[in-house]
Amino acid sequence: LDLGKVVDAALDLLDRAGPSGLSIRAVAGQLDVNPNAVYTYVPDRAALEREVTERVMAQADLGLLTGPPSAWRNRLLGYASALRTSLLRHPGAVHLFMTAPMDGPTARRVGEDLMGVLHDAGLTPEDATRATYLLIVHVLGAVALEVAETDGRPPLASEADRVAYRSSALAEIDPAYPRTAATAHVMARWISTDQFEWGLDRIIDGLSGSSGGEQV
Amino acid sequence: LDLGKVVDAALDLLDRAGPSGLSIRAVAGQLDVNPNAVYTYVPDRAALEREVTERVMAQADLGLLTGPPSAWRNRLLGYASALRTSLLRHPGAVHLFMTAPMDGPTARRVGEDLMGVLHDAGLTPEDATRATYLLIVHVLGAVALEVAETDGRPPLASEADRVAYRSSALAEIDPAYPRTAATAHVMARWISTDQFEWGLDRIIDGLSGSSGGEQV
DNA sequence: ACCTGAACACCGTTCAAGT
DNA sequence: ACCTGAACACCGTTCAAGT
Repeated sequence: LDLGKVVDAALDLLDRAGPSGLSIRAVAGQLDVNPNAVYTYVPDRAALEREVTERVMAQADLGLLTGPPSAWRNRLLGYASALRTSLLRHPGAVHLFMTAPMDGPTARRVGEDLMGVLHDAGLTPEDATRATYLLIVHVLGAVALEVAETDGRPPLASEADRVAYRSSALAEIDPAYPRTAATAHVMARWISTDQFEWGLDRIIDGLSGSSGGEQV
Repeated sequence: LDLGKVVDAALDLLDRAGPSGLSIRAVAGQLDVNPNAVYTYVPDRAALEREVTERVMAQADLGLLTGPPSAWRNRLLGYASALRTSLLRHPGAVHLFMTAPMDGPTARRVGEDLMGVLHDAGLTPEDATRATYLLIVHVLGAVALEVAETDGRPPLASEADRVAYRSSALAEIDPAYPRTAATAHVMARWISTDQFEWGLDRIIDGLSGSSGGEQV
């Protein structure tokens, strides 16, 4: 019994029962041990949650961030999409990212490597640092809002099914919201991969336009 | 005793004790009533949380979104900043926005009016709809991550104090992260108003550049 | 319709005691 | 160092009963 197995159990519970599946007592039960035995490996529940976020974040391939400077845009898009995919594989764990500050080694490495890509894009160190956080906010924010509309248990319903569900919910809209009614089919896709990538593209456009980075 | 008073009590508890202060039983206690009496006004805890998000979102002045078409950029910045400020006044309630899908009347009105501003900016209806969500993701994501580093009880420590705290936490960094070490003073400001507005500016740049909107 | 009273199946965390 | 056993002060939710 060690910290690794405690985190294994925690993530397993989240994957089987969704966000509410994680509790100190459930982890203890899974490990056939008394509830307070968990406190040998983790000071409190918040620390366990931080360990889970580290584990999930580490599942996105950091190698996608390295490559030729000219391909900086694809490196950014590739990693951001990979991180989103990793998060969507553990939807029950996603809300933990918005609750626990990310200060672990994986978060540090992601930040460091993102800054490297943005340096290759021609940004100043200060702009690269700010842009790094802007991108993190977009990925985590978009995935959190996407998952909030599910039960948080993997595998999630297909994107097409979730879009269709949103469509039906948006079907009859008060005429007091004419623009909403007219573009309900676009709003239905707010949780889609193409909305995610469209947003990422707009952000990257904004970054390269403002700092003399090359336009690709 | 009505739904309004139940939501009052819920928000009051969040403001006095932070995110963990909200429970059905605590609300009942505050109203001097048995726990199950709350279920007369709300089907379950999740519904109560949605009511709280509606209440908080309604505190940002929607009038900031209306104005002359030429001032579309300032209308966007003004409202986004006002919404952030409203959220920061109730930090204990912020995580509820990442957990409960926003489908209430206030969220609808915000979406509708945001689309109007983006129409004035020259975006197509489809782009305006997508841009609306991109902006919402940024505001909610940035505020959620900002609040995650506090105890969630208002009033929050001053921004300067919170930046200083982050600075000290980032003071000595492993040389394996050279870019992080070199720009720690910028990372310390990730939770600041100027980072928030910088990100918003980059997003708006990306929006106006991609769709023939006028550059301001 | 709206409340009380009581119960069920849970929580996180702490303390004292064992090995 | 790492576990057990027992307890404390909580949870959300449901059911039956009162008015």
